[in-house]
This record gives sequence, C-alpha cells and structure tokens, in this order.
Amino acid sequence: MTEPPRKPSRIQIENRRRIRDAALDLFSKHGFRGTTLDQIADACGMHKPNLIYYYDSKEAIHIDLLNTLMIEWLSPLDAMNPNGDPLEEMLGYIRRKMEMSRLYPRESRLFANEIVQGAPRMLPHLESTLKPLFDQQCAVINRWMQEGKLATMHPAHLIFSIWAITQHYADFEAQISVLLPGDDARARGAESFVEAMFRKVLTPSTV
Amino acid sequence: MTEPPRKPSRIQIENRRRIRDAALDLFSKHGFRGTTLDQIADACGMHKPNLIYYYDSKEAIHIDLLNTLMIEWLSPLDAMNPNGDPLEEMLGYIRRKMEMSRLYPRESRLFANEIVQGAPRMLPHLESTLKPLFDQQCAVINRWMQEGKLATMHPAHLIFSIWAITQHYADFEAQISVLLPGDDARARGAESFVEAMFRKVLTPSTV
DNA sequence: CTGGTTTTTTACCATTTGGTAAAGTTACGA
DNA sequence: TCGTAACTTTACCAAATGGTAAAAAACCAG
Repeated sequence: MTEPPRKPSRIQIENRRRIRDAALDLFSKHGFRGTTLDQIADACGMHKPNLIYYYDSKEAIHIDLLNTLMIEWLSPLDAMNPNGDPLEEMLGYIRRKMEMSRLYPRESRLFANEIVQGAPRMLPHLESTLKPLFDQQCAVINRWMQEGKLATMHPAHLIFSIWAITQHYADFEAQISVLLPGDDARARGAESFVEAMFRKVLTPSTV
Repeated sequence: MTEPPRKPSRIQIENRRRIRDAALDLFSKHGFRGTTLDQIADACGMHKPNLIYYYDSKEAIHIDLLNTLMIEWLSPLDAMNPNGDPLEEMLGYIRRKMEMSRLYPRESRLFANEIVQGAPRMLPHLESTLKPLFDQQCAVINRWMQEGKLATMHPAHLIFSIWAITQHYADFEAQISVLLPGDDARARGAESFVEAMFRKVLTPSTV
C-alpha cells in the first residue's frame, strides 16, 4: 500500500508557511494566472524547484491557500450567537467584517479574484462549506425577524449586502483611495457609516 | 510629419467590434493575464496576426475596452438630475445600477478584475474621468442632505455602498448562484430588497 | 562521528504565448 | 477593369513559464 504521509518536519511547516505567505501576496495582487512560480520563489527567497518540492504544482499552492484561509475568513459568520441580542449580534458581525477587510485585504482580494472569475477552484468548497453555514445563519436571522427583533427583509440578500459593502473596501481599494484619499480617516469614516447604515436598516419599526 | 490616422473603413469598424466583443467575454471571465490572444482570435473567428493588425497588442485591446465601456458604465451616475426629487433620483440611480448589473455582468466583471488587481491600466482614467464626476455628484447629494431631502450621511460612502451592493450581484454571481439558486426569482428578490433597503436608509427621519 | 534521509541547488526541457515577416488575397475608387 | 491599398493567412521566432532530473548540501538519529 502507499505509504501514509509522515508527520511534517519543522522545516516543512515553516517553508510551507513562507510559500503560502508569498503566494497570498502575489495571487491577491495579480490573480492566479498573473502570478508566476518564479515570482513566488523570489518573494520567499527560495528556488523554483524548491516550491515544487513542497507543493505539487502552482495550482496546489493556490488550492491550499483557499482551503486554509476560508475557515478563518468565515469565522465571524460562525461566531454569531443565536441566543444573543439580535441587533447587537448583527452589528457585531458587521463590525468584525469591516475589521477583517481592513486588516486582511489580501485574503479578501484572493477570494474576490477567485470568485469574479467563476470560482473555478472553489465551487465545491462553496457548496460543501459555505452553503450549510449560510443557510443556517439565514434561518437564525429569519427567526429573529419573525420575533420582531429585526426589521423584516430577505435574510440572504441582507447577508449579500453585508458582504458586498464590507469587502468592497478591501477589494476595490485602488478605486476608493483615488476617490477618497486619506487612508486613516477614510477607514474610520467607513466604519461609522456602515454601522449607522445597517443599524437603520435592521432596527425594526416600532409599530 | 506623421500621417494623421485616416477615417476607419467599415471593415475596420466591424472587425474591431468583433474583437472587442470576444475580448470582453474572455477578459471578464479569465482576467487580462488569464486570456490569450489565441483564445480571442478563436472566439471571433480570426487569426492571431489579424488581431495585431487591428490592435497593436493584447494590452491595446484591453485598454480600448476599458476606455470604450467606462463612459456608458458611468452614464447612470451622470444621468442623475440635480433638480429632480432627491429620493426618487437616488432610487432611480440604484435601479439603473441593478439593471446594468443584470444586463451587463461582463462589463461589471471586466472592471472588477481590473480594479481588484490594483487598476494597473485604469488608474489615470479613474483620476481624470471618474473622480470629477464622483465629486460633483457627492456635492449634489450633500446639498440634498443639507436641504433635509435625504437622511444625512457621508455621501462618498453612500455611493460606495450603492456600487458595492449593485455590482456584487454581477461580480460574485458564481458564489451567489450557489447560495441562492434560481436566477429569475433571485434577480427580482434582489431588486426589491435593494430598493427597500436604500429607501429606508435614505428617507430622512421626520423630526 | 556516521550513514541515511531530507532539503536545496543547478541545469535543463517542452509548451505556451505575445508578437513578426512576408506572401497571398480581397475590396474598391478611378 | 485594373492597380493599389486594405486585409488575411501561413510560417515562424524569442522569451516566459510550469515543471523535471539529478547532483550537492544540510540535517539528524543512533
């Protein structure tokens, strides 16, 4: 039988990490096809065949990145508490998404590149990992709305709008920084705008 | 002196159009680097050197596409009437953007691809064409808010949120169609959700 | 230390890709 | 209809790119 994969050595763990970090940087900036193995090798101070020693192919690096990052990218959605205060849970989620967009724009753009181009390497993952979580949280939000704790609206589109707006700040930064210069003030302005907007949208009308 | 460019023949006009159409399709699906001249040639039934006869380079095709499409892509923003009813003008703009996202997803994704990757071929255009229009419309919206016709908020971030949500439906369609299948019902749901959401956000609180 | 295993490096290769040269063909105004 | 300019096709090329083979070097358990 085929040998089972042995426990990876410290060198393997560290070098795989270096490769992923360099690849994240480049894939998020230039996309999969726009990034070459030579660039990745250069960026992490290794030689091209060394990358192939740690990863079977360029595509394997990309897939590993997507898999590794998807879980933590979705963690805020998972962290919503069905028993918490609905409005505060939603606003907390939105705040965490804004923070991730600001702190981890590379991850945001990695996924944006992948999905804009039809998610060729991620569709199965969307089905198997994202969809169940999404449906579950839609159900929670729906319950909250039924209970009158949130304004009533289509929960799926609500989540889409949260994703759209929060990730827009990372994904379209090139455009945004032209239109509204001043990184720091802009980030603060964005956060208070988005919070105020969704507070207004989500607050149920007191009948 | 250099000969001035002659008036293009009918064949030139038609073949350039064919090239642009094929290129739009491919660039929007696979990005600039992910698209090859052979693919474009194939898609429009021409031979590779023939493309180069009409366009100096692959990049020239891409740039021409971006330039050609930017004006009509921005036309809804330009079409807002400063003397119209503020709430209806804004909702009309949002409706037109949703419609464009549904009818012209290729254009949306072409720009998304370009901007996510830092707008390498579009930054000058953003500065020279988009920025003035953007600033102007921000001023109009600001005036409307001052006059109490719209809820008060940061106009730039408001526009960003409109772009983010409306274009999200085109740009991230691969993800959305997994999470919320059924193209037709989804499109209708999206339009009524977005309209209701922005109506709520923009309606000034009657003090 | 040492011998085998893991890791790195050098040299190389086949394919893809953007683009060119030039011959061949078609369109079209005089 | 005829000659020239516009257009198309074939054959080709150099560089870039993903990946391989195998030798050299570093590591590490006994």
